[in-house]
Amino acid sequence: MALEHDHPINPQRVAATRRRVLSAQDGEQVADTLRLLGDPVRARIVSALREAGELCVGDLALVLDVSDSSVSHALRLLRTAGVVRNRRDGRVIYYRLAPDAVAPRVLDALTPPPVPGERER
Amino acid sequence: MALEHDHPINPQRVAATRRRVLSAQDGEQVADTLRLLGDPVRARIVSALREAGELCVGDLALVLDVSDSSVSHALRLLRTAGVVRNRRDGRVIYYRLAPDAVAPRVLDALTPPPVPGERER
DNA sequence: ATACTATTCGTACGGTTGCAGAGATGTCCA
DNA sequence: TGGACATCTCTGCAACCGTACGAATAGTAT
Repeated sequence: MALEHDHPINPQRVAATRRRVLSAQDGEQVADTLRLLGDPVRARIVSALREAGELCVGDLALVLDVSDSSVSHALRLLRTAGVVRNRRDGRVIYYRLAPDAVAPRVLDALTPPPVPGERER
Repeated sequence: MALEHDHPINPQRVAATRRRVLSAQDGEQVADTLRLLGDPVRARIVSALREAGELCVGDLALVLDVSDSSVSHALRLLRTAGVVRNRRDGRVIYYRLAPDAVAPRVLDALTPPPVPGERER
């Protein structure tokens, strides 16, 4: 029951990977972003804004067939995270994707490994 | 208190977007994948496997500086979702990324809009 | 028997959503 | 103009549910 052993099976691979792996801190940030988009409503809001350019809360709710409240809650999180921006036009508030909605680092974390020939070291 | 109104502010934009937006069903799938990777341990496991090629549970725990239990829990989810695969070598089980770890559709959902000139319609 | 990993169980935590009410803005009409 | 009313959106609250993680136990191979 070595639930907490301390000597690697492959020491050099561990050491090499340790240096290049996403740090705990960066891992948090990447995970935060992915978790934010890991909700059907929020993911579909991003999709809708990508297609429409900009939409107001009520129309987003109609497009997605969910409640205004749910959309509003979701938009607040997206706005706080800088994924979307808004502009007011009378009593209507239009939302659009921020230019750099998803940080490149996040996409890097999802794309396949560099080259299927080089490995450790 | 129109928390559930029924006529769009921009009917044609709503109709057009409705047709192209991520469906509720696809939205679920995309969100599932993103939520799966939206955890620091799991995101860093993917990162580590991307760098190292393959690693066993214990070494992954050392690389990430988390408990074996946590890694094992995380790997089960990743394995079930088809993100990683494993091979047994004696009593050690090595994990590696699946070829199509992250579905292209998921990446599409994150990449910026097509062209910053065309909009609706 | 030992080493490595998987599973089960319990628990604590956080997140999503609906509801109700408040804020903000525009419209209408005397 | 002023003031009521309608429309759109936001927020706080609470309930419900899922999920992550540790501990203990079981499985698998040498």
